[in-house]
Amino acid sequence: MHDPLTCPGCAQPDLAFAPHDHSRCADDLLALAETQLAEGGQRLTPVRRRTLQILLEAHRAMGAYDVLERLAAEGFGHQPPVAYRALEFLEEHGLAHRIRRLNAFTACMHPGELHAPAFLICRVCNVVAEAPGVAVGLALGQAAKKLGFSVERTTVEALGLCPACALAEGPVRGVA
Amino acid sequence: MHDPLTCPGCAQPDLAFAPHDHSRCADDLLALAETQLAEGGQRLTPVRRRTLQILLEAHRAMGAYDVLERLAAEGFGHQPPVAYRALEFLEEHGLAHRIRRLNAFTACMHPGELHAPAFLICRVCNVVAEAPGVAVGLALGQAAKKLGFSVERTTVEALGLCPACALAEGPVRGVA
DNA sequence: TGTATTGTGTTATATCATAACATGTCAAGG
DNA sequence: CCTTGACATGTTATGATATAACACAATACA
Repeated sequence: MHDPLTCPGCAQPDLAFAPHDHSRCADDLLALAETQLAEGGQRLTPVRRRTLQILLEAHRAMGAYDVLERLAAEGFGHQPPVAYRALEFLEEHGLAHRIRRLNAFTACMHPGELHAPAFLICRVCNVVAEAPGVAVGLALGQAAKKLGFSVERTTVEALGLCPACALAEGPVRGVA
Repeated sequence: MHDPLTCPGCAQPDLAFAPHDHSRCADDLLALAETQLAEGGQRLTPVRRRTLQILLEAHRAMGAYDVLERLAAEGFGHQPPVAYRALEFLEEHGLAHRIRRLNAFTACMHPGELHAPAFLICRVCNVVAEAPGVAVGLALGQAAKKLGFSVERTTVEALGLCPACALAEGPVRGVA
């Protein structure tokens, strides 16, 4: 068990914002990533592996420079491209996502599954949850089709209040 | 009439990517903005007005620094906050949108209407069209609700190929 | 007219991202 | 084995985007 505020977006949507044990998430997903890449003839090199691990362990969105700092502290390169390249590689292969509203990156919680990721970002605690976005992706694809536009990648992000912060903030109406 | 590549996103979705006369778009929308703000007790000051006009005239997504350059050339301030403040004001009041994938801003093509904007961005010509995003917004809201998350603002962007570029690129299979 | 609020402009700096190039690693073919 | 080519890593340097903090001006309104 752990602090729900620092652990959003685990594979089970129902638990995304709820407290749960995710000690296994990182290990499982790392192994899965390795398998998946190997099948595609891609290499999960040390920097890439460690970068993914960092994202998985942090279990929240991290800026490229935050990741870089950790990489550097562990003997990898100290310059931005080191982090950006690893993060971009992970993103291209569906192992991580970029959260544009936060200029940040987060590990993908269910790689391999074909998915149009949709993110829920709490404006108070900054926690990011990956919501099932199939319906959203479909709706977007249809709207695009009507205009003759063919969709290749999507960015779907919602800013709002997570359950925990809604509880903490909502009742503060009459501060009295 | 004008070049469709430089004129996406007009109010009529069907024409978003098609050639059409939009000389009136800017004037109409500017007037509409003024009315709307006045009703809300907000002021469309010179910088803000000119900023909106610039976006409307450009009729494409512009970076804050591009807008700033134009503002500066016309006697307004020369520093980034000048542009960012105006752009943020417009965004807050639904008169402009931020395109996160491009780090750019674009005028809203149908302000006032309650809408969860969805943008279609052509990866070749960078044209941005504002697609009707109600269905998308609904789908997103529902997915969020299941997780107890309340949505306040959304970012929905699709990267892909616009009709014109699809034509130009698709057939280039056998370059021969 | 005085006073509070909002808006504009400035300086300075923070934050995010990429171009260009040198070096290193590794596997496949000679 | 050793060359060669592709890919990966690391560096320097710079570019691009964005905001904090403060001074002053305009406006609204008591």
